[in-house]
Amino acid sequence: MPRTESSTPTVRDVAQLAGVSPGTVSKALNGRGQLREETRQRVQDAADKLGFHPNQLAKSLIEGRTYTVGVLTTASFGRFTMPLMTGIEDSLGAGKVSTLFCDSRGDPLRERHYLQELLSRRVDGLVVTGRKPDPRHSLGRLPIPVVYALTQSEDDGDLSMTYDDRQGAELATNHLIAVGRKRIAYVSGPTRHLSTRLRQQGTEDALEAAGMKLDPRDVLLGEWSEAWGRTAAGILIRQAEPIPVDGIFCGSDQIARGVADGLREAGVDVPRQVAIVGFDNWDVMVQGSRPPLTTIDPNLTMLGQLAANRLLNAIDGGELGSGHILRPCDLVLRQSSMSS
Amino acid sequence: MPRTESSTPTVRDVAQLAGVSPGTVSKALNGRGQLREETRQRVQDAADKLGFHPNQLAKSLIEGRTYTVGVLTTASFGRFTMPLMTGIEDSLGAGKVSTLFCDSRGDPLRERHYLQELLSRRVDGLVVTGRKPDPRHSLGRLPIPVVYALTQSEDDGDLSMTYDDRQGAELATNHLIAVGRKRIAYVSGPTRHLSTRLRQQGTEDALEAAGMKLDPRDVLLGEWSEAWGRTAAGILIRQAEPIPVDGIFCGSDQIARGVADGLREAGVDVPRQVAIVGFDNWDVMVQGSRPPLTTIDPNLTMLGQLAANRLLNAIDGGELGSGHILRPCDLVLRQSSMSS
DNA sequence: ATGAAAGCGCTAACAC
DNA sequence: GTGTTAGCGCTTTCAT
Repeated sequence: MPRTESSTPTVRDVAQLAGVSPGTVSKALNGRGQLREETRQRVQDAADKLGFHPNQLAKSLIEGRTYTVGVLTTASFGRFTMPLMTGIEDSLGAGKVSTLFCDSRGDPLRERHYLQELLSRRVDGLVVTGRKPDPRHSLGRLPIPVVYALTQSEDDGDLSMTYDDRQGAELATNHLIAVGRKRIAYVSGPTRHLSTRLRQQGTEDALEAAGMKLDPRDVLLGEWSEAWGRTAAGILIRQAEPIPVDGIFCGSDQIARGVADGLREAGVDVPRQVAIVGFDNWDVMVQGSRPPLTTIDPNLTMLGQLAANRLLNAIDGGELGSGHILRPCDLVLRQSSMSS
Repeated sequence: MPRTESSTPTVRDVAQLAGVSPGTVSKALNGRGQLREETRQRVQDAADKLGFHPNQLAKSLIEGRTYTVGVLTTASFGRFTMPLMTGIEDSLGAGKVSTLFCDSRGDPLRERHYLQELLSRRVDGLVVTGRKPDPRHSLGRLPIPVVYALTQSEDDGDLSMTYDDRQGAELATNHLIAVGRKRIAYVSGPTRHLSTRLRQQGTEDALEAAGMKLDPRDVLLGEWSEAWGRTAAGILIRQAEPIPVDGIFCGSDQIARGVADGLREAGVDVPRQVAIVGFDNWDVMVQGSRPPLTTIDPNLTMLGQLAANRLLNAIDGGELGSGHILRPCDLVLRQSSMSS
């Protein structure tokens, strides 16, 4: 087993090989200063020959910037944080900055530890993320800019970015109204989740704007599961007075899929008799459902991109801003709400 | 908007406040050298007061170690890489090392770029991961240890770790045999995927060992989707000669779920008439299925832990090793294969 | 027990 | 044009 390379080459090694001084190597490789083209080339060749990569640590030490941002997540790599991460990486990667990941698994102690770690590593900024439906405690005043994404800091001095649950629900409900549904139900997760309540609010607002209202019997709150969706479908079918439910907005695609299954198996045609709209645009659920689900896309990847962009801007000296930014959701049309 | 902290304090600031020299601060804070307890305390107090965090960059520059490893992934945060990441983070975090994430999105150019980047940042080691079912090109000889996880380098001098598709398939098939199934089918993804072929091999091996064999008509290769599972179920039902298929090993939980749905809707009882085993142990599929799926767990989190541990060991001067390590899968029992 | 000085790898300011 | 020097923040001999 051959030993690892004879230790990493430095500017001095390159300088020696090219027969110049370290300072000249720096200038040559970074295209600064006035150098003879021939010299620049000679240095470049020497660097290539040695496989020289400038030590970013040394550079950072001088520049006072590491071109690194930390991502502190509470929800271990979940299915919601995933697309967010992708978005964050998109923007950061384009800005030539790398991403240091830390997963606190929701443990505050671990979080503190990671925060120290990231500060010691002198990250240029921080993205705090997680799937806490309710506001989380602030990290407090830090020497670097911080943006909370897909989670909300309880401190209004911080910048938080989430998607707009209420607007998403309005979008869904308005769509159901637009396709002529007269009695619309809302099936969702546990009341204790803020999302559940916000989406109900949006549903009610949209209905009210259309001169309709949400019958309390048509609000079914349970779990974020397919099984609950199937159960709820059964309940709704039995409530046909004065008119049958013909439109259902579900708080998640999982629930929506369960509802679709429940209805189909009870002989109810979707979307003809009942139109369904889900939430999340989670590919597996949306495509696996029969019929495929019309749903609300929270645009998580874009949220990640925006958060990262805000951060990059602040790192470059721009104003970070503060408060809670709500990004709009999109409606994605598929067969569960429209006759094909 | 209050300005950011009056620039980060350094050892010199602490030294000045404590009325000692920088060298003493270093010793005090790191518990090295012979210091008077009173001095040590004074320094500590000063550090606390200033909110001093030693600059890890400077430390790394000296030590020649960054306590950072790079994770180079081709498959952008996918559902397979996710648990792997979790495992990697588990081990690395415990070893006090941070994780620098880079997602090449399968673009070789981007991969090269990230590799340079990581080397410049002087990561102590590298995990290369992705969901390439077939061997990938090697990164070549690097000054740091590299382990390929959930992907295989085509160079045998590299260390690759994946789970054992064949063994997993054997586990599944043996289970079906054990619960008394006499005609076992294999429904899976595209032939071009190595996994598809390996799992078929495992199925055949297990059957052969039991004195049975795989009827060519019972090998149904299509896509990794629920829809394909339903289609396949329909096909298998029609092949009742000489005896009906009574056990199905599916190449993925998605397929298995589709098969379960297809069978149920055709009036076939699972598991009484037909037992089903899936692959992946993907919670959403496994739990969403009716009945819940018996499946093969590739233990991805553990794979990540092991890969990271090997890497840490090599970083600490241990032998990295080489070749292709196959980690065993586990069988997870649920209702789709056993009468409750 | 503590301070002074050198140096990790690099760049920038100033000589020549 | 190119070399020399100083210094980023820290640790570590080596004096004292």
